[in-house]
Amino acid sequence: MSKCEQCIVRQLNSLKSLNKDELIRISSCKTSKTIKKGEVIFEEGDHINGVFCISDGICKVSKMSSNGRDQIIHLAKKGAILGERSLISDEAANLKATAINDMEVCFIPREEIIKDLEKNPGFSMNVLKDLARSLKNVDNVLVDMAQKTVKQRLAEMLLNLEIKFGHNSENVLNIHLSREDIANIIGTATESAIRLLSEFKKEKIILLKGKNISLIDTAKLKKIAQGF
Amino acid sequence: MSKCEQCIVRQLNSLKSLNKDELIRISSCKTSKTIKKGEVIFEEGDHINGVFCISDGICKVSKMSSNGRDQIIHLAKKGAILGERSLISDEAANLKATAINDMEVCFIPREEIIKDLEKNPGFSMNVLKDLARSLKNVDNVLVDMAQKTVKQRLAEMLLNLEIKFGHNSENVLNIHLSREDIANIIGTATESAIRLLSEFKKEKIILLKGKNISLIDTAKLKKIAQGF
DNA sequence: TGTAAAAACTGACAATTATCATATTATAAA
DNA sequence: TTTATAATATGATAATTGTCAGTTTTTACA
Repeated sequence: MSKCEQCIVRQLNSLKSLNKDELIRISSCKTSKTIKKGEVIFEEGDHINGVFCISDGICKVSKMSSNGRDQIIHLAKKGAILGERSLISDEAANLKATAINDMEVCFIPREEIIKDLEKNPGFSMNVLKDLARSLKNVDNVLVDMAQKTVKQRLAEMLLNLEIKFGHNSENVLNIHLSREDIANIIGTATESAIRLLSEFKKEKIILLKGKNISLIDTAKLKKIAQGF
Repeated sequence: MSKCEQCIVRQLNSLKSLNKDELIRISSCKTSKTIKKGEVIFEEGDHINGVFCISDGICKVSKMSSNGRDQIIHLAKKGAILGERSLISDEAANLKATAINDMEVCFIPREEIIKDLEKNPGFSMNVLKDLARSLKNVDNVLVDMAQKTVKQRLAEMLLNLEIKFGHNSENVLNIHLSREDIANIIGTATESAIRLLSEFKKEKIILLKGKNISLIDTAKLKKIAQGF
């Protein structure tokens, strides 16, 4: 099993502020696992008792609404840490995490993280910053969800996917989402999402080939996202 | 000016974990001010350089959407701290805070809070818990906003107002919101909010007298909120 | 107290979005 | 490959919500 001290992934998150001794201690008690596409990492209500550090792959973090539909709150990629909030509140998970493609994650038990939070102010400051960043982000998503039309939100989401995941040499976004996932990100019915994607395609704003999406006219997308 | 050491409000928030010396230091550099109903405490983009501790009154915390409508993210009452997120991220405010009735707030400069965050692990743990609580809350609001109808959201909001602000001896909610504010909380047009409130009134679920709202049939409201 | 301005309300209609039904295409398993 | 299954797509329609226009009521203040 690879060692935390040598893992470059931790440079991407709050673990980067841990010193060598702390990393060695964490390394000795962490567990790595492979998660297949579609598998659930944790569910709402689970007592996860630790955090997951994503070393590879992408997962969706979602919550079931009382009317039975799943809302995707965000997408987590390599370097992201899952379960931080539950760990701090010492509560069961409020969200569900599901792999969108094959993943590699490390699990670090709760006590180890708590130790470092208490002893290493730099680390707890970084965790604070992580939460602050998440909070700002959800606030912004909330405003869009409340005030923008489905079409605006779809345009916005496509632009965000481009920023977060980029595209390959053929301009295809480096993330493959089902139409249902797309609908669950922007908070609409699957049919509506499909219809709007087709509309964007017809207007040559994007290119669609199965789950491959290419943004052609990002300027137009930006305009749509802002309501023009 | 009253002293932090003797202030009972701090028992309601993360400042409760500060010791006497820390409180005396903060007390000596804090400033208190009265804010009139309708006045803005800070705006999006302001460099607030500190946090506000609400000792009395209620304010709305909102963000302007790119289509020009204000979305209220949450309501803050006595004991709440404003500006924590911006302080931690060391960024300009992402949100705007506006008094919805006359308020008393104390302002504590950034450096003082930072000092305590670095030195007092109990305090930084409490701030972490504050942010974690906020994060969980917005996540839940986001799901409702994305998946529920306006009617469901209105019912939900009324129940939340009851929980957070309670009611007086005549069963009138202890918070007075304009119809526009109500609309901006649930993310709809003012007219739609008014129409649904009238509908609830006609069905004897609530009582309306100007800005006075009384919940009559909370069981029914709960059913509506869950989509029945 | 009177009056102007703002807030609350109502109606009519248009636009958006959801739902249901069904067809087509892609994917995975035998 | 063949076939079953799931995912995607499209049409028709209903329900929800927004917009605009105008009225009534309330509030603030001279």
